[in-house]
Amino acid sequence: MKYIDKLRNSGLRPTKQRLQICEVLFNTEKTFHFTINELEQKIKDKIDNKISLATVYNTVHAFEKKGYLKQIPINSNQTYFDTNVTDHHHFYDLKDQKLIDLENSDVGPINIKKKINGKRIKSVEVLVKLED
Amino acid sequence: MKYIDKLRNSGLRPTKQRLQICEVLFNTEKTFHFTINELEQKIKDKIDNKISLATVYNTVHAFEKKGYLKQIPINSNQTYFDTNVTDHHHFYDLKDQKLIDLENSDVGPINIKKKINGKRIKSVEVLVKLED
DNA sequence: CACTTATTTAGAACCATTATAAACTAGGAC
DNA sequence: GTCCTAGTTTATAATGGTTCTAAATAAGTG
Ligand SMILES: [Mn+2]
Ligand SMILES: [Mn+2]
Ligand SMILES: [Zn+2]
Ligand SMILES: [Zn+2]
Repeated sequence: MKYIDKLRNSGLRPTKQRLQICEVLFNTEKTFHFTINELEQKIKDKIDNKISLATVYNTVHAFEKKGYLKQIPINSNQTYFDTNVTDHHHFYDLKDQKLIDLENSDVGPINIKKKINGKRIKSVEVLVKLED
Repeated sequence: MKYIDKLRNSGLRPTKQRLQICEVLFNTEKTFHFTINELEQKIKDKIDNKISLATVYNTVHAFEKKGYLKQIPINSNQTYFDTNVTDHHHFYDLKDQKLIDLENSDVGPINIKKKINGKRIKSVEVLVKLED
C-alpha cells in the first residue's frame, strides 16, 4: 500500500486506523480543509469499522507533527486543519465558515521588513475574511 | 468622564463595570493584546471592586461588536483580542506565545487578485510566525 | 514463538466559553 | 422624587472541543 512507507519513514507504525485515515485525508484529487468533527464524519462515511475519537485526534496530531497536515489559524471554536501543506493563504467566508485556498500568485510576494532580534520567520500566512 | 459618551453613542449604558473595563483597556499609552484571563488579572490589579467573569466576557464581546476591540486569529486554546483596531498585522512568537504588532509599512501593500462572486473582502490579516 | 514498545480505546477530566435566570440598575416618563 | 421597563450584572450551571488515563490490543524484532 502506498501509505505504509510514508508512515514507516516517519517512524509511525502503519496501523489499520492510520492507513484508513490516510485514505480519507490524502487519497483525493484536491486538498481540503477540515475540523476533527468533519473528519470523523468522513471516516464514518468511507470505512466500515469504527475508529475512536481519541485515535482521530492522536493521528491528526501525529500527522501534523510530521508535516503531513497543518493547522490554520482562525477564530473558531474548532481547530481547522489543511491537507495542503504547501505555503499558501486563505479566504475565510465568515457566513459559511468555509476556507478557500489562495495561491501565492493570487496574493503576490509578501516582504516582511521588520526584524526581531534572535527570531526567524517560520511562516507567513494571510487570512482574507469575506462577507456578503 | 471620557468613556461615558463613547458608550452612550454606541447604545451601551455606561455602567460602573464597563467604565472600569474601559479604563483598563483604553486608558493606556500603547495598545495591547490580551486574553480574557489576562484581562481579568489586569482588572483585579487596577480596581478594588470585583467584576464577574461573565461581565468581562459580555463586555469584551460588546466592545468587539462595536468595533472597539478585535479578535486576532491564532492557534491557541484562548482567544486573543487587540485594543489596536486599525488594520495591521502580527508577529506571533511561538515560544513565548506573544503577539507583536507589525505596521502596514512593515509588510507593504497586499493585493488580493482572486475574487469570489458575491463576496466582499472585509479584512486582510497577515500572521508571521516566529521561531528561535 | 516471546518480548518490548507503540497504538488504540472508552471514558473521564479539563477548561475556555456560553447560557441561565434571578437580582440589580440606568434612564425615561410622570 | 416615584414608577416602570429594558438593559446589565452576577453566580452558577451547562456546553463542547480537546486532552488525559490506564487498560487492552497490535506491531515489530529476534
Ligand atoms: Mn476540531
Ligand atoms: Mn480568552
Ligand atoms: Zn488551504
Ligand atoms: Zn495588534
